[in-house]
Amino acid sequence: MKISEVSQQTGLSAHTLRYYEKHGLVSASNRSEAGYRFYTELDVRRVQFVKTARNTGFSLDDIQQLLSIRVDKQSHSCQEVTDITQKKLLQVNAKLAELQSMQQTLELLLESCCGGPENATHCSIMEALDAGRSKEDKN
Amino acid sequence: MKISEVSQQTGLSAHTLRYYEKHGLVSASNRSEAGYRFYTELDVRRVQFVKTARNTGFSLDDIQQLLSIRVDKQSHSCQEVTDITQKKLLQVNAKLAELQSMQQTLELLLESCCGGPENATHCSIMEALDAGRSKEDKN
DNA sequence: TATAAGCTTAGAGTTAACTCTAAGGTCAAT
DNA sequence: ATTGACCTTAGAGTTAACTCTAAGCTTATA
Ligand SMILES: [Zn+2]
Ligand SMILES: [Zn+2]
Ligand SMILES: [Zn+2]
Ligand SMILES: [Zn+2]
Repeated sequence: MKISEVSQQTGLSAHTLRYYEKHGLVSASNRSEAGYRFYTELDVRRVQFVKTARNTGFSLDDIQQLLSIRVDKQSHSCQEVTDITQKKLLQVNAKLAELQSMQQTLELLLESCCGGPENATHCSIMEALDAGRSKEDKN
Repeated sequence: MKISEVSQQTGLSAHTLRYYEKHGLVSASNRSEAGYRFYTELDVRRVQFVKTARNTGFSLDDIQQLLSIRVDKQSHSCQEVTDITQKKLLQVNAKLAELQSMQQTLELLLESCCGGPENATHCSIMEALDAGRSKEDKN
């Protein structure tokens, strides 16, 4: 398979596939005489793995680790896999808490403001932002 | 007030305060003969406004707009303010949905894996990522 | 054979919001 | 007068994950 076909099958751009190769994630097993990349079925499955992991929220660094487990499962434990996954979940939870706090603040702001066409001299959103009534800092 | 004092009062670094000035958000009203920035109380309140808005999730671009409303509330409507806020809320909600989906996937993955010290040949997390059982793409 | 589509590479650009560095001027205290 | 802390600027570096460009081959089609 040429790179454009892999691109079509996976939904990743050829640019991205080359980027992944440059960064050691997935490379084409073979090259044509002219230097064109040729991907095997296994290569494509590896690409799919990366894509799935990406959609699940893993960083490319995480995925590097997952891939090195994948190619030699015998030498790695379930615990290593859960460690990576757990760590990611904690990050996601942290970000989630932050966003939920923002969501709540924004909703409160919107409730407090009339949203009308008159001028903003009395606007309670502006007042709230001026009064510093936000969530805690994260310093 | 000198920049270091403003930094202490607001918790923003002097670097950040200069950065904000360079980007047109907040500048010191006065300078000493030697060129040192001197902030008035009003300047500091403007800094606080920026910080509060930042904590609420607004981008510096959003804050530019909010500030230009703030300096001339007469010429702006509550609707303009809610438009900015609403738009931000939508972004936050979108990001939230994405993260919640990741969270759920990660939790399911963790439930499915024993997490033990034996080798990963049977690992259901690896299997799931290989099978492409993730959430929808966002293309 | 000529045109177009597709491939290659190295390397630069993008985004947001900082964060830091270098080289030098200023100020208060010893 | 000499530390040392603080200030100035312009500009480079950071992060992550792409995204794009330029210049030049290759391949398929008409
Ligand atoms: Zn109103
Ligand atoms: Zn209002
Ligand atoms: Zn197991
Ligand atoms: Zn497992």
